[in-house]
Amino acid sequence: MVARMPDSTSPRKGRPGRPRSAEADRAILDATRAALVDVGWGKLTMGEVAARAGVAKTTLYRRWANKNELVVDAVAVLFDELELPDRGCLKADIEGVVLQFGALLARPETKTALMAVVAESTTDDALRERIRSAIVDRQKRLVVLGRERAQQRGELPPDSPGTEGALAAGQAIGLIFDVIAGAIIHRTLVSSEPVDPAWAQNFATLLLTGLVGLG
Amino acid sequence: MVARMPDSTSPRKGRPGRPRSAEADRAILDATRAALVDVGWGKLTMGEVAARAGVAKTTLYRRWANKNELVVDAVAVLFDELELPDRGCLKADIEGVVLQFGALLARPETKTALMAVVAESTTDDALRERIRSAIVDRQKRLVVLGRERAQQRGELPPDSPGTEGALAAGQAIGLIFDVIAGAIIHRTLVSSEPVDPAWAQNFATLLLTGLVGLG
DNA sequence: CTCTTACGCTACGACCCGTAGCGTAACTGG
DNA sequence: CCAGTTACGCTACGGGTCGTAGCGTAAGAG
Repeated sequence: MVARMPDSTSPRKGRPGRPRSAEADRAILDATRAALVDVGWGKLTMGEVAARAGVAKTTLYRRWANKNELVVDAVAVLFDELELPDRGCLKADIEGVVLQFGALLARPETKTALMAVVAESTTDDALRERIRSAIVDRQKRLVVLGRERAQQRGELPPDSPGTEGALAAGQAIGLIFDVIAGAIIHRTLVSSEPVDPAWAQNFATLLLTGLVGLG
Repeated sequence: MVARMPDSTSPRKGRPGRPRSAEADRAILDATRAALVDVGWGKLTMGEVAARAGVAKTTLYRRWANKNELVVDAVAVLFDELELPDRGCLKADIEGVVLQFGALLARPETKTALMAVVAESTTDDALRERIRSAIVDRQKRLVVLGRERAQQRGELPPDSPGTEGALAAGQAIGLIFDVIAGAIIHRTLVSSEPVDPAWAQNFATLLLTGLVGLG
């Protein structure tokens, strides 16, 4: 395998020759998302993306080695829309981010692409790293921020490195992230039911008070 | 589209003609799982499955319309291994089933196939129904059983249809199932970290006592 | 024994993949 | 202004997979 462009985001400034077309980049990623909505992952072809983007097929292969990496980049930017506005208390913060994430996953291009590349990543280490750095790790910031806010409000105990039975902060963040993201993904994609305000409220209650609090 | 065999499980008894070979059925499903381990979902081809199973490619298409449905059936049986032995208390029951589900998802044929068919199901209603009936709904029994046991032990309040703010039993079961299955799937496939006893214990603690209990 | 269905095999057109080669376009440094 | 370098669009290609059709044969039902 010849060394290929690792990613399309590096500007490669100061280099001689004709520069990459930023418009082509954008057109390709837009076309990828649009095609995902129409035909889904399985029938998505590089040729069709190129045609939609008004670009030669070879131009795609100069930037991405295969369909997987292209789709990861096409979808990753959508996740940066997520925010965590301060709604006053931990429960409201949780409900807010759950609804945002739910709305993002409700979009057809997101749901069909995310699970597909995750599936491919189980037999492709490079792809798994790309997903982790481009999507997952970037969104853990929401958990970190929400946790810090709750600790400042006194809703959660502060980090206690020496306490018996306490969890290291990093482990706790990873656990919480898996629970929140996993539950939303599972409800949306597997159970195929909506993440609406009522569900978000029930989920936040469960997360805060545990199973007993569900009533 | 000509009417095709809806599934391969119906024995179609009392029908004239040569019956379907049960050995072929088994050989195909085994070959599918084996091939998934070796080449993953993306490079899995009907031709290779047929060759591994010692069967003509046309025989596959007489039973399954496409790769998706074949893989759903090949993987579905694995989920029936899950059990819920009575370990005395709710926390231990949760940890037990979490570890079982984690071990199941750690198997390469499971992880690579489950997410792939879920991804395809976002643009294929029939496939989504097949997944729901063959996999998801069958496993909700574990949540129902564990909940009933905990209620009999007095660890959880009984179903209270009229109580203010209480959740209907069906909604609670769906919520709990999404949280448990989603968290395990997310940790295994997205975070790609193991579901080991320590994690299972932390997760069970979170589920029982809520975020505050994490310390 | 006949009817019906399943099986293995071969062949096929259609489609997509990923790459090579070409002429042209765009930008850099002397 | 002029090489040098890189990107682009286009065409063409071998290789692989898809899903189907057609055939002769195998195996139960009545």
